Amino acid sequence: MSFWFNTDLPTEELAQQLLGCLLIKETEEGVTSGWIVETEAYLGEMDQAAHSFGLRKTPRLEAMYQSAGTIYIYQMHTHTMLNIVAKEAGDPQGILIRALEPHSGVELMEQRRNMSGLGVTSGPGKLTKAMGITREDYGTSISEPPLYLSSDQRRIPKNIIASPRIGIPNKGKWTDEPLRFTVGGNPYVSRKKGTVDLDLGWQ
DNA sequence: TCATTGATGTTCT
DNA sequence: GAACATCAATGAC
Repeated sequence: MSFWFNTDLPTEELAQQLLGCLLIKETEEGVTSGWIVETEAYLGEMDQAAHSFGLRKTPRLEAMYQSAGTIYIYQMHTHTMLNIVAKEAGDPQGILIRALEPHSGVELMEQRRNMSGLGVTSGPGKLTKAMGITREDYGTSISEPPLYLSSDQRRIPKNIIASPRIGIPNKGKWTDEPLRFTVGGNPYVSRKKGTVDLDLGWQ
């Protein structure tokens, strides 16, 4: 099976390659999918902002120590976050999926979010609710249903914008490190600033 | 067992 | 732009 990730690449490069991949979630209610337009890299052992900083290992972090492509789910403030493990087993680096451009199942996503428009998937907690992603998906593989990536329908970003990560103050240089990657000009990016391109930033 | 703390989102000003 | 809702994981005891 051909797949997107290559554990020889640095996590921050994998995070950029994820932009434009189609994420698909199958549920009993229906299938939803969307293109990834925003990611953040978490560099594990050396990254003070990562849960796995210093190779800390707790039951919650179990999936981070699995092999690349394992799904790590984290919940806070009643919100669920979706991460994908980026390196081989024992090297707890991961990529946070922060925003999607909806593709199919849009009505179902709007129904789950009880709203329509750009706000449906423009944030890490929002997209998981829109797609019905829960801790049930914890530890499963990103290459197998019900939650998986498609490389068939992938889009290529025209520009990739790097910027500091969101919501991690007081972490020294890691607060300012440009490990957040977005599709330039795409309106579904969270905390968007700047203009929106007519082609939404895709090639 | 209990207190603290967020990789956030919504709402109000 | 700032407050707060709201809860599970974590770590101290």
